[in-house]
Amino acid sequence: MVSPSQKNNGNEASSFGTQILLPVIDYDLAATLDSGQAFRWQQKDNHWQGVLGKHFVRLKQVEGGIHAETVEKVNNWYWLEEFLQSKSDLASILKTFPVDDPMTTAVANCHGLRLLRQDPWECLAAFILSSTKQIVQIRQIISLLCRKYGEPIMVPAGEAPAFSFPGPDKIAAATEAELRACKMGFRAPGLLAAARRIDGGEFDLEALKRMSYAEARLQLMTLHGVGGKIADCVLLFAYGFDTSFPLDVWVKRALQELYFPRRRATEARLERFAATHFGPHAGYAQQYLFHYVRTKLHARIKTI
DNA sequence: CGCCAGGATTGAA
DNA sequence: TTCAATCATGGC
Repeated sequence: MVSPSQKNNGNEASSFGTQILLPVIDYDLAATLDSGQAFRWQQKDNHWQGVLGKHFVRLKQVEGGIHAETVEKVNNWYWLEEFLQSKSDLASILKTFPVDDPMTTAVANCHGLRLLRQDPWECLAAFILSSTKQIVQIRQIISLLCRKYGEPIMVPAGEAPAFSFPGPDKIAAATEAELRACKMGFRAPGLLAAARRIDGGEFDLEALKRMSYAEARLQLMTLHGVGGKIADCVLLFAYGFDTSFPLDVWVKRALQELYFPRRRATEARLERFAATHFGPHAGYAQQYLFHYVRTKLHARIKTI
């Protein structure tokens, strides 16, 4: 047993404390953790590491499943299974996709891509910060934010210090200028206002779980800095509203190129198509299309 | 409607 | 080597 006070610079343990093998079938861990859903995972050698709640977590894809290690002792791994959605039945989800060439190609391109189930506040904050930023910058902002406002957590020997994601109370107590120092620019007032509404009990993230997709989306969009796209990301990645179909520039290009190659589709047309064509797990379909354009069509499609 | 507000990275000039 | 474009929200 390693206590946090054992070393004066904080939080370095001599080794991992507990481990588990989560059995999974058809799960591409790398593609999933690096697919623009979550911004705090990094690849190191042959594994991935990140922070979930107060845990430093190391994950490795192995035969038959995902091997997980934490520094601090874990008895119940539900939180990790929930985050990874390791018990979701991907095959039955894939069966609901429309049978057309673009979907077939996108699925074939990345067998085992999954949707994660993230903490609502962390996901909301991350996507408020994502607005008009690219993934590298989002990661940088979040890293600065966690270092400044998060709690230090135990890491294995030799690892850089790691921090929990700061709760709404921590952000609510900050000033806009302090937040701007984390390089988030004009997103600072939006994040601050969201944190204060949530911390003050005026905005209830839990209540969204009991709403319909449409209601929850409208509710999220009352937050400054949350438009339709960001609301859809949060509803899909944190709440599991599988019909949510975030329409970002890449997915719009994918739909235009793959489904309307001969004629220019209007914004409204693309939105209507996205909402009607992809079935009950449209969000999964979106993730496969997104991954496909990012990895395969990138160079060709961007001139459209 | 068009522009602007951070800014790391990419790719064109 | 410069330098414009990327990203998507809200205010003007």
